Formats: sequence, structure tokens, C-alpha cells
Amino acid sequence: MATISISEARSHVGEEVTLQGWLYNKRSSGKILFLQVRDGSGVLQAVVAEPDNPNLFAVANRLPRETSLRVTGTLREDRRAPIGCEMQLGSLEVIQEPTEDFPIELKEQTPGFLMDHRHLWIRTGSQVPMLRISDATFRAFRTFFYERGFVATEAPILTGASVEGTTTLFELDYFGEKAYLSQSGQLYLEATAMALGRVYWIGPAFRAEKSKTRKHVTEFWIAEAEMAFVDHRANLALQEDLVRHIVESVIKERKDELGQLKRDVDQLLEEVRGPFPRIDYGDAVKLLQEKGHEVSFGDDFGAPEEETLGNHFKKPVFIERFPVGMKPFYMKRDPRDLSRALAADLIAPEGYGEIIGGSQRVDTVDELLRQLDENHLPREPYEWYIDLRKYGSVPHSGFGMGLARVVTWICGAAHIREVIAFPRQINRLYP
RNA sequence: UCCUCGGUAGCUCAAUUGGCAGAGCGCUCGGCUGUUAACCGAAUGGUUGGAGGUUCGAGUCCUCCCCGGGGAGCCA
Repeated sequence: MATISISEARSHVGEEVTLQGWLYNKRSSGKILFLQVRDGSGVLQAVVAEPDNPNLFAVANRLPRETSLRVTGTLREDRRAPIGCEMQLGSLEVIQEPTEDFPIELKEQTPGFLMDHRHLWIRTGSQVPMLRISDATFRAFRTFFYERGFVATEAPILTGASVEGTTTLFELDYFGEKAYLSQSGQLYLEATAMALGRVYWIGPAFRAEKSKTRKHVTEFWIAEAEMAFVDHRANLALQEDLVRHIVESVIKERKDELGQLKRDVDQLLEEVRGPFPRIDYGDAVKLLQEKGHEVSFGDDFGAPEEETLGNHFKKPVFIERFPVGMKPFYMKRDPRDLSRALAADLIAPEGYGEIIGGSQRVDTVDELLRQLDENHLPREPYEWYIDLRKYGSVPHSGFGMGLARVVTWICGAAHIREVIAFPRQINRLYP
């Protein structure tokens, strides 16, 4: 007899199978008992009636939620079941019966309580589909680059210098020296791109910003790519292809999970259909002013501005060519207007905020030294980075994508903390 | 760091002008042969975040502190 996962149940209708999982919930009506069994791949209902098997009924009837168990029975089609089939329970083996009541209820609970029990919360409700969609998103990113001949590479997490001097970093002691947790692998990817041509990686990034919003965590996984011989416009084209690829493949692979989340998949598909608008920073400022926002040229856009832009275009939108003062030292200036950087942010629709930041990089020593000076950054920790411009420098571009932000958007989740298994927030380091 | 709203049963929330601390859910028990966060009935469950103050009397008013939610700035 086959041991299968619940996601495979549909194709085993009519067979006797064994499932291993946990008791998610239990309902009864008189002499019929319904066990909701979950195994991580889905939830399936096992049914037992008392007259058919009084002993089995009695055992099953007193099991508490989250009992780990093995159930064996015959699968049969049933239109009333959410997944189209259910199990006629034949036998049941308890692996462990919980020693205490499971604290997560299948009712509304407050975020604070749920976050305190994050290790248990992830077993319930929409958390499982969201984590599975997160998996699909990570994989779609890697597949996209693998299929295009990019080389997966690495960047260190422990660093001696910051990527952007302005952002707050987590500082730690490194054998008596100051070290920082990486906030981006970009500078190192620029080096590996000069070795390997076109590279990508997914790794953790840390920001010691005291942000407390639905879009922010202090630790998140960043997906970055860096390409030699690629300019600003080609960079944007690749980002657009990437985002479309991710959304389309996640929808294809995780249709059931998106359905469980009641995500409007048609809207999501429509959002990535056709070219993404590319709007000059200056035009974006004008558009926002017309829509009543109090922004002036040189201001960064906040969450309300990003939401307005997303609602206006109903698609991911590139804001490009920012004033150089707003952007970090490594971005190349637009040769046609040296006050602007060859950079773009990609703003997700529906108010999910910035999902990509990218640019063409400075590729000459003089330019790099000047921009380090203008940003009041010391040259010494960047000597190796400056070296990259000394030995056969080429035009190159890259970008970084916040994977959890993309997952939040795809899921239609209310908060980024829901799509990360153990999110690190300003006031949460446990569990 | 700032703004804002909160903290009452295991959970989610009520509590009139300052006047007996309550309900739903969960757990337990009972009922129901198709339940979908089942439903119906019963029982259980309290240091009202902490310290101090005002008052005959404080969950409620005052002061300070702690914790949480939402947002801003900054960013992906």
C-alpha cells in the first residue's frame, strides 16, 4: 500500500493509501467524525462513522489538534471536499499526542500573539500556502538566470565596509576589528561579474533601520544580478522579463495555493502583461504633484507616493534617472545629463512598494573616486572595488530585488512578516 | 526617533457618569449520521500590563514606566 502526500491524493482516488501528518481540525455530526489531516502539501478530510468501526471512532474522537498521526484508508471522490476527494478512514496510528492544547486557534488572533507563536502559526491557515509560494518565487528567480547562462556566485555576509555609507548597519566584533552584516552583495557581484561575465545570487541582507511598516524587516533575502557589457536600458529589459517570468511561473505552479489565499490571479496576470511603464523621475514628480502630493524635485517617494504611482499605472512601473544626490556613489551618471543617475526603481502595483532597485555602475576610476568623495566616503575600504576599474573595466549594470516584497505582492499578503518563516523585526528576535 | 491606537479569562473582545468583572471562541462533559473556523446545551476559567496617586469606592481619572498594533522617515 502506498504512502502518499495529500497533494497527490487526487490521482489515487479509489485506492487504499496511507498519509502521514497532523490533525489540523476535527468536526463531528452525531455518529460521523471528520478529521482534517494536514501534511504540509495540503489538507485532506478523513471520515469515520461509529457504527462502521466503534473502536476506531472512539480513538479518533478524543485526539486533540496537532496530534501527529498516520492514517490509512480508501480515497474517494467527493465534490463537497475542497480538494475534490476524501478518505474513508480504515485505521489510524498515533505518533504523538500533544501534551498541551495547541495555542493557535482557527479564529482571528492578533498579530502580536501570532508572532510570539510564529513557530506554530506557520502550520495554520494561509501561512502554509504563502511559504510554498515563497519557495516557488525563489526557484523562479534562480531558474530564470540559470536558463540564461548566468553563473550563481556568492557574496560575503560579514563585511568590513558598507555598500552604502548612509544606511544603518549591524555592527559586530570580528576578532577585535569592526565588521558589519552585509546589506547587499552588489559590490562583490560586480567583481565576480568581471570574472564570470553574468552572475546572480540570493542571500541574506541586513538593515538596522528602525522601520516599522508592512514592507520592512531587518533581515531579508535579496536576489541580485550583475552583468558585464550591459547598459541601463538592457538592465531594465532584463528586470522586466524577470518579474514577468516569476509571476507567470508562480501562478502556473502554485494555482491551488493562490486560490486558498483568494488572490485575484487574473488581476496579477494582467499586471505583468505587456510592457512595464518607464517614467522619468522628473515626470513622476509632476504626475504626483498633479495628483495632489506635496513632493518637489529631489524628494524621495514615500509609501503614499508609491501607492499612487502603482494605482495610476496598474502595472509595475520603472522610475528612472534619479537626481544623483538621492542615489549611492556607485551609480553611473547619465552622459546626457550629469545631474541624473542611470538608475531605476521598480514599483509594484497595489501599494506593495519598491521591489527592485538597480543601475548601471560607474566604470572609470576617476568617476568612482569623485563620487566617493562627493558622498564623503573614505577610499581605503573601497580599494579593491576601485581596482575593478583599473584592469579592463567595462560598462556593467545590475540590480537587487527584495524577494519577500515580491512574494507579498504575489500573495496579496497584508504584511511582509507573513511570507517569511521567521521574520526579524525591530522589536522581534524571538522565536 | 517621531506620530497614533491599544493592553480586562488560554484567545478575540464588552463593561453606561467613577458604583456587583461579562460574552463569544478554545479546553472538558453531554447531544446530533455529511460537518466545512460545524451546530445546540452545560460546566470551567480573573493579581483588569507594572509602580505610585486622587477618591467612601478605580478596569474606568492623574503621573511615570513596560509591552504590543498601525503609520512616518529610511530602504528592497
